[in-house]
Amino acid sequence: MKRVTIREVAEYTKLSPSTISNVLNGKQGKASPETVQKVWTAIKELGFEPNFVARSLVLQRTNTIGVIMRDISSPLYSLGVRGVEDACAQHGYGVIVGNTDAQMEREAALFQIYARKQLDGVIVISASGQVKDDHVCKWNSAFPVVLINRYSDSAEFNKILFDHYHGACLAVEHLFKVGKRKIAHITGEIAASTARKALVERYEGYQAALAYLGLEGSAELVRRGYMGQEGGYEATKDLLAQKVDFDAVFCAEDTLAIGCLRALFEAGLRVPTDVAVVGFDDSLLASHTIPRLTTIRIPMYEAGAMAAEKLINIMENRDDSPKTVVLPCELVVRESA
Amino acid sequence: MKRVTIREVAEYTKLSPSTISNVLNGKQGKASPETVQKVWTAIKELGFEPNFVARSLVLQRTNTIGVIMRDISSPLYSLGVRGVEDACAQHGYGVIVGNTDAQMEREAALFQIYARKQLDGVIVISASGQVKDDHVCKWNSAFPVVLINRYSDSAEFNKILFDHYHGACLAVEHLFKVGKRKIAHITGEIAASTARKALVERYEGYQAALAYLGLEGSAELVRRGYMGQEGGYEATKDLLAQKVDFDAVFCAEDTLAIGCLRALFEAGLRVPTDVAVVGFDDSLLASHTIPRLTTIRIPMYEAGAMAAEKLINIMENRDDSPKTVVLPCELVVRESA
DNA sequence: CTGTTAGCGCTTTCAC
DNA sequence: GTGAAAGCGCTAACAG
Repeated sequence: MKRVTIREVAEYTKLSPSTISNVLNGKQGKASPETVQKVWTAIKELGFEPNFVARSLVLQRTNTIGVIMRDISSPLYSLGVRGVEDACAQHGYGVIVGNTDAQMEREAALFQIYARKQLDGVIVISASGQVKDDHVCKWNSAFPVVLINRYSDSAEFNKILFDHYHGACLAVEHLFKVGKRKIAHITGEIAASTARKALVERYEGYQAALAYLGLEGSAELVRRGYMGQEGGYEATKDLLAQKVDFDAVFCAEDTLAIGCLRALFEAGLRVPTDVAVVGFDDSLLASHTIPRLTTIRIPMYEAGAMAAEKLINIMENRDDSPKTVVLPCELVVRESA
Repeated sequence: MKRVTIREVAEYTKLSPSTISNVLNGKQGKASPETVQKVWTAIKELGFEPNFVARSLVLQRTNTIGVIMRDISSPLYSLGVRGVEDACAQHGYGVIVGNTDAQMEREAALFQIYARKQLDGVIVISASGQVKDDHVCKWNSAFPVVLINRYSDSAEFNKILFDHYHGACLAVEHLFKVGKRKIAHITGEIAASTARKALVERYEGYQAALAYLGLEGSAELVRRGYMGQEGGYEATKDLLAQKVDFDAVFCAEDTLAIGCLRALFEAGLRVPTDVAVVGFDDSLLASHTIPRLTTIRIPMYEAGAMAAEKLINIMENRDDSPKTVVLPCELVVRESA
């Protein structure tokens, strides 16, 4: 199918290309009603579709933004992408996605490709495990960038963060409210690395809440360095084996909580009667466990949508005051606590 | 940051734009080694990045494809997108995504936008609930399209399908092998609509396998019209309430299976000893249930990758023989059966 | 209100 | 081996 151009529409209507362009872009008062009418019917008859590539070349903008993340097949990230997509669709922007698998070189390569593609902006969802801002910095002059859940020392970047600290407090407070007093905590590797910052915040929130509530924390109540369902299982087994006295466990991730649930189940303990458990993330899994998992929701969809709105505001030169936005996490009460 | 153009590189090196273009595109024998050298260093020094939009305009291709689906935040779809993305990245293509929420108008709109953006091809992952091929047809002349898990009466389209029928057979056979003989089936609304075709195939596979194994099926063993975890729960409750004699249940979706597991658990029945259950999809959920769910995996990642490869083959005019590819589903044995 | 002209940044004949 | 010129399809002054 031969593409029909604006020029052909012009010839067909015996008008000039600029006039066609004007009615196409709804320029007010630049064409008489009859002309407008004539042009539109011609467009329909010829089956004309504007060529965005040509338009982009002259307008210097593509109406497309890029989203860089670790892995789009991760439910949490894909939820963020959906948020971005919805906001973008509303404003007439397209979304192009790229996965890094936590490799910084991939991230750098994507930035370069996006610059060459002349994307109007980029959103990064905590993409590389090992965070390095060089790429962001380097390309930040080519297009605006907004970061989601990515820690960086520089205050220069636009970012959306989650309040993991407060989320952890919510979890502990809830456990307290349902009568639990000996609250354990299972978490991952807590390193100084900014990549694991979220877990650090959750841990600190846990400690702070205990203190605030007048509960005594102790080293034996916390289990660090565990990952995934297996990790949660092992950690709980360990807690049990060591005869630690606990009536609740706050897991820093839902997957840990699921393993925990399993270990508790095998030990013949009842949830939440004997021991209550709350997770973190509100992954899809949470509403499907037995019992259903009480957890802390990370508003990733909202973050994606906000990031996109923010980006669009910047791109369209509307002032967008705060560089950093911190989104609250939210307690989702189900059955496990 | 002012973008530097190929023209500036030309002036800087005292060469012509065409020469710069030639070395940029590695045209053999179109530039002397010294020239090539000089150009590259100039490019580096000036920080030149080629403008893909301009290139796309003259080359008439954008090196970008579109993926249209119902909802990218669905784990299964996002897995497919990941497959597409990986294959595309390997061949230097970008991926732009769009959600339809099963609304045909959205699908039509996306096709139009993609045509205007001059995308080189489009992949549709069973996008609209109510399938209508008009859009595909209409735009198929603008760019090649490949369909994933989408049924259409037309044999004209390139498509990747899953063998749901055989997957169901695998499930039933497995149940048979572990000694079960009274196999129930919980499924969704089985209508004639092509949209629900997958469930029909699974149902037919179930029936066929029973027959093949010499087991007797009966109407009371199958429960139709249930959806999601709640549905699986209700259906199983119903099976129990009606005192249907069964020792296994094959659920047409993992979510149904999870509800089933819950009902069984509440009824004090042991899985898989008393009743075994197998699901379908191998969603993330499957490996996190208690007991872990035995299920049928749909190779969505592979389908995405294959669809992308196929599309690229077509776009680059390599012959790509079979229009339709049917991918086998795979039994994943865990604990529930 | 409408048309003419000149690019946007790149690739590509076709001379030299 | 290198350069000049034309043009991809569209928009944006600027005239008329």
